[in-house]
Amino acid sequence: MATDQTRTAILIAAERLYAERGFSDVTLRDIVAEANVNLAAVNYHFGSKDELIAELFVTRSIALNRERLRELREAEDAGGGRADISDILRALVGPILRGCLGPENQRSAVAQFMIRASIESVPPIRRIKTKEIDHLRKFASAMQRALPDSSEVDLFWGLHFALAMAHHTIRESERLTKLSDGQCDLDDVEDVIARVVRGAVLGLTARDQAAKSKVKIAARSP
Amino acid sequence: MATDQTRTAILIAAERLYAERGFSDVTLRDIVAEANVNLAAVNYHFGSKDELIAELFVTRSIALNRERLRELREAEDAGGGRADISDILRALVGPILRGCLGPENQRSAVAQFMIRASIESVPPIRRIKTKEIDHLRKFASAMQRALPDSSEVDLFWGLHFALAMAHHTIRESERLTKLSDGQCDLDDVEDVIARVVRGAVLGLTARDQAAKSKVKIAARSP
DNA sequence: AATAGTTTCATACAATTGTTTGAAACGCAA
DNA sequence: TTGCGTTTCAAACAATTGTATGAAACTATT
Repeated sequence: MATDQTRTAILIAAERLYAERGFSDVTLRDIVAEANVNLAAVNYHFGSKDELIAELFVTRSIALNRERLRELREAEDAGGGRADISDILRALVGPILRGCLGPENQRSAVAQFMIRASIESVPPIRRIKTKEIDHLRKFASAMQRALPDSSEVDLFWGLHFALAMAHHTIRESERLTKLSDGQCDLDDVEDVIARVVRGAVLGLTARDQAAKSKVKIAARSP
Repeated sequence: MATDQTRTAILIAAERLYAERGFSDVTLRDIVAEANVNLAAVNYHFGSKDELIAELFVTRSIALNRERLRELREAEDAGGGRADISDILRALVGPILRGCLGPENQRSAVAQFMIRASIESVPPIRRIKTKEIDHLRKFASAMQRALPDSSEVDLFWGLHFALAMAHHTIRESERLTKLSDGQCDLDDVEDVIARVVRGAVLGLTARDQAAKSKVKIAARSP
């Protein structure tokens, strides 16, 4: 048994490096240097570089999804089986945003790694990614229970846009800061979450007010 | 002059391949094979691989931004100098969505290349990317004119979220299709644009109705 | 036709990549 | 200690990468 020191050292180093530099420019030699282990250790313990990445991704996926589902259940329990739509979406985007934003020192490599994984679609991950859809479906049906009058299509779009805002905020946080001259405070994670959730919920619930507001739906065809 | 046949052949091939496979797994040899030119041609005509990518990115950036600004101006002219917020956002996200979605055969390599460039942040592009902020600022100030009562911060967030929804829709179109069992029709580009714009506009204008709706802003601190 | 400049080409180069190898070091039961 | 399975290590390997070279093929001016 022996606690597999080098194995976990490799995992930690790989996650850290992948999280901050992306998959494409982190080599095995970078990883083993960071982990202070021998080059051959990766192949010995994981078989190949791809299997290392795959194991990382699977492990972290499970952890993230578990946290999201935990928050979803919590919200549903609090509402007696039917969660508020805001709370559902908060359970969806909260964990990843909390992991990737906020003061630099308390960001988790896990969350940042997952973002990288969702951006740079490297083969070993692409192969696994199908399962994520099953996970999202659970949120879709929770949303359906929260907003029984909404059409399924609209719910899917709402779910999709919530993830869009969350991920894009993480990926482009630097640009938003620059664009706004620092006015948009990305360290206030709960405010960011609230904005994302609010944006998504509005899109889902403001149907009735659409006519009242000045929103002009594009004329489809001339 | 001689029309620089091989030069443009390389540009076209590179753009096509980068657009569909990403930067990280397209080699110079892939490009020259696709372009039917000699391997050394890239270095002869562009100096290096990075310079090829940079030239592509600069050219395409300019083209995309020009189209966006053209539509913005058009909207502003139609409104006598003050464009509707929906039209501003449509000018922002329309061109890239039209280029990347819709029936496969009519997608433009240009738009898809730009999305790749915004995803895989490869060094030569990262160096240039600062200029994009100036471009976005023009949209920010147009939005300010359209919604003079909104706070600057909210406008920046709205702009940011509009881009978020557009880009994420392009990147994850396949997943959304699967998740919704094909119910979300990503070939109906104008519908997608309308949804993105509507979502962003709601976030920007629904402030007053916020109390009325069931949106619950997260309690910041206990 | 002869020449000078440009472009193409096959080939080679040096560097980097993931992976393999076989011996050494280690842990631990007999 | 002996022996055996596991783990580590330095070194090498084969493949792939971007780039450089120098001769050949072209183009166009004289």
